[in-house]
Amino acid sequence: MFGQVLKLKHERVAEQLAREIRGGRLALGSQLPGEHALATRFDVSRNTVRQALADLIRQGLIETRSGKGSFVTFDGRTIDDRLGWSRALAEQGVPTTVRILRLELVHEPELAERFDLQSAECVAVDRLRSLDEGRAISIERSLVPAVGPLRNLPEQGLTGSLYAALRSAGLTPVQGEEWVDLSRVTQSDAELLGCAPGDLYLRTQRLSRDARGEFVEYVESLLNPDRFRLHLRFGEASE
Amino acid sequence: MFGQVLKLKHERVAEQLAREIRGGRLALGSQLPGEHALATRFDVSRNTVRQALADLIRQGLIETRSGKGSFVTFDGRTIDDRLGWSRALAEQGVPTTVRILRLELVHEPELAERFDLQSAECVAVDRLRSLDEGRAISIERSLVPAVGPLRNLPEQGLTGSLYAALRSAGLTPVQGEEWVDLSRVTQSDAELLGCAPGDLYLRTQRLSRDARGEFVEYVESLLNPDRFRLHLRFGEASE
DNA sequence: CTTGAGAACCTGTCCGAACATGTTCAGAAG
DNA sequence: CTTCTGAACATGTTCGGACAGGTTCTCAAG
Repeated sequence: MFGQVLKLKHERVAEQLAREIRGGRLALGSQLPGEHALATRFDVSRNTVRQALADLIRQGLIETRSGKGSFVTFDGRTIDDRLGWSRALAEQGVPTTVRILRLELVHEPELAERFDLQSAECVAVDRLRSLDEGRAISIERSLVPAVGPLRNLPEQGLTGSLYAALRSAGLTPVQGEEWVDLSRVTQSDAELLGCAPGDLYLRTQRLSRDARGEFVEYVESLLNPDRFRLHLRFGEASE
Repeated sequence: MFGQVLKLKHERVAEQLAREIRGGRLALGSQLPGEHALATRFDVSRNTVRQALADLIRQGLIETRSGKGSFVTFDGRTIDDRLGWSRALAEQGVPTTVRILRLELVHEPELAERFDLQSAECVAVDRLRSLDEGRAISIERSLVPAVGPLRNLPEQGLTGSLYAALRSAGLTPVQGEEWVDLSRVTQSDAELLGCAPGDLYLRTQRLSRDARGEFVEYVESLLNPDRFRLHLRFGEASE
């Protein structure tokens, strides 16, 4: 199920600090305790604390300045929907709950044509994401190939995350394309999202393939622009 | 000035190994010496070697498998072409003209603080892009470091593209971050864009750095969502 | 010949320590 | 009052060591 145990110490430390940041106990701009203090508090070495802080930096939650300290850069409002495929989607932002709107086998000849897929048989997974307080903030409609264990998703239901299901089916997204534009919310989507029809939402469309170029996922998301911000890291330092 | 010495040991190690990989002395698929061997060869600790290897992994040059070793994954092509890059695509084939709104030396201590820049002295270049029929569709505000020939931009004017000017100043963007969200157009921007104040526009903010991590450009764009769509290609096939 | 125990490699994680360098500020020197 | 200096404390880098766990091969037992 959920709540997989983090065995790695630096992951546990990072996880705990991330909770405090996202939960608002560590506000935007506030300074974290020093590395020595954190090492004492979590009963780990400073190196382990530094590794945890490096994780938080990668997630964009904090930044650290030499000689000064580490400071929260997370504004508590927006959720980074990372275009960078390498980011684990587990490190999503604010606590949210997801409701499955649809989970069924479908035929998508149009998609198969457009992206040159081997088969038009897909599993459709539509999800409505809400803040824990209840407000809906996004709709995510995924199409994944109906192969292997994924074929049984409609009967068995989706227990963990969709990405976990894809992984256990041997599908790991490592390349693809993504488009971002603005879209007006339809009448039916507006009812789900609790907004007015015609409201402007961020729309992202992403096609993912694995290392061999096989189709992994096509997902179209409608994101509340007050809650989501897209974040992309590109290139590499030569260092 | 140029050719800055890499003082950090793990950078020197990574640099040397990267040279051997890119130079072909370490071929695609071949195994690197073990971490202990590298530590002995470079006369550093294994931790330092591991830090260097982590850099190479991030650059996509190698991958390491637990219990087996590190293997070259670089296929010999130039690395500069494999940037994941998001680009605002103007409607293909629609000619646009650009008007320079501002071109001057400015002081940006806030930007320098936020992104840890060496100097707060920048050249500001604001541009208004319009369809040839006249309608304005975007505002792009750039800040580039006031170094070398760029310093003279305000007096000499911008003849070619800003990208060309950066290149001739030795600044080539190869890494960075980009954010995308929605923004309401201010009163003054609305006049420039010929839209109503408060209209929703796509806003992108991009910070670019060169291979050494030096600041190259910070650009904030306001894009008419009817005219622009963002497109990103990410990842790479394994072959 | 097949199998399995184990040696001998490898990388992964974590520790405590040392020293370098950046930042701040109180207090001495001018 | 202004300026400089140094203590105090922050992060940055590197070290050597320890142990866990994955991988491969050898070689003895069956």
